[in-house]
Amino acid sequence: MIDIREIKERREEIKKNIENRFMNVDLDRIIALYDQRSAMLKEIEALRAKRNENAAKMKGKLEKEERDALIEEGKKMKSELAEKEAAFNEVDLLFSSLAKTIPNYASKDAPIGKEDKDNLAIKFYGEPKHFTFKAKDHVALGEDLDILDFDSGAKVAGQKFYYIKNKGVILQMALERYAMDIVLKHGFTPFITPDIAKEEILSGIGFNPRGEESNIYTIEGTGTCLVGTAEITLGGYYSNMILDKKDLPIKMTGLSHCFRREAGGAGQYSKGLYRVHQFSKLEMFIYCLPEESDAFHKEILSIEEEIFSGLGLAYRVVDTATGDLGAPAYRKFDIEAWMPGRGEDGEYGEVTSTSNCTDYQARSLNIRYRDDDGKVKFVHMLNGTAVALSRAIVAIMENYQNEDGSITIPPSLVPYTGFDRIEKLK
RNA sequence: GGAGACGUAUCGAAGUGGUCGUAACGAGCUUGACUCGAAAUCAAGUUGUCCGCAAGGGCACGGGGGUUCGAAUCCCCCCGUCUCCGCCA
Repeated sequence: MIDIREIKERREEIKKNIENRFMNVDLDRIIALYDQRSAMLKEIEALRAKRNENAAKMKGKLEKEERDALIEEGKKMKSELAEKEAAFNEVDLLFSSLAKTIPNYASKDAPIGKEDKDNLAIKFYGEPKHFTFKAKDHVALGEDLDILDFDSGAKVAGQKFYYIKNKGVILQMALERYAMDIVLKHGFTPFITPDIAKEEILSGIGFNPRGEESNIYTIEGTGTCLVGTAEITLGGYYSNMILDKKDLPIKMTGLSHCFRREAGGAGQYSKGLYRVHQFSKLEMFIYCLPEESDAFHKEILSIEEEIFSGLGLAYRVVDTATGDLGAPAYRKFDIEAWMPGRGEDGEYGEVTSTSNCTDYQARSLNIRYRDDDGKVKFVHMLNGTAVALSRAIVAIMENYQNEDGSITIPPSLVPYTGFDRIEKLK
């Protein structure tokens, strides 16, 4: 969440930001609740001070009458306090639930716009691949080569689940290790994280585990959820801690399964592996000083580019429009790789995403560091995809397909796969 | 999953209803003294947070409730750690 103490001084700025993000948050109501809450809290604290004073008078030996009078006085304050606290709790609960919905300040450099069409392409790399023959999409290729099996996935687990088979399995493992090696070279500490996290961690990161539109699977009766990304488990790692300034930046990379409900996500653009309920992903995560976060955001993006250019894929980099930013994000860059099987004659499809969430998540998760002046301050937190295996496989299969339906393995992956081609069995 | 023990500051740990949350004691860390320097010794300082210009006050002893004029301390629920048993890759 944002710093709630700034809610009045930065009122106009916050309003403008909500507007730019095309969100529906009633700031005036939140501010009214804030004032109400403050006034009530002040009253309660004054009353508590009186109660403590009263109790302190009873520490020593006292005449019975004197003591009885004090106890009587205490009883009165107790019931008054209970009443006021109950009223306060009600207001406080409403206030904090609404306050959490205020989005992070967006970067001044983020393009203003309503939806993904307004995202700004800031870089193009490589030549989009076109074939002399009619290109297939990864679904057709995968079924012909017997490396992807969507029908069995649907039968056993349901729609949008899949099996990876044969050399497809080795391809995924190779990609995973290829990306890991690049990320490690940049000084990240590797993790394999839980695939489950508590709801409080989810919401601290900015995911809403409840409700119709939630993309999260909750595990009934446990207070936990299946994670949609290792951003959640890496970001929760230091929750409620004060970090040593000398330990920053902390650079982590985590491999996890990712589960997403994707309710309503259907159609041509969500076909096959592109949008699924379960996939694996290697995620990068950085905790750093506030003044460093812009630079680290660019570093994450450049590592992502290193991974995808290394695979010989054409891509573009997109600067996400304010209306398409998640609430915690201050700025977000996506890499969209060229996918020849997408649309009529190939299109770009998102393969990575990196967000600078500044101190927004750190406030909710209470992650701080001690600065040189002795004060504790909130860290900045950034996340970025190293490789989402399923989508990278889509891009590789479609770009490296041959006319006979076989797939050439990108040269940089061959040391990891141990083969340079996937062709029909038999 | 069952039974028991435990959860207090950076760590160990005392406290079992008011004098104990700038929390005994021990260690660590920081600063200073002593020293040629270090060790040892001595001294001082070492939780976070909220309201407030300040003075001052509120809150927090794993988390949440409750009892009480007053809770680290008594009761209930939850979480975590350890030990034993069960189960198991």
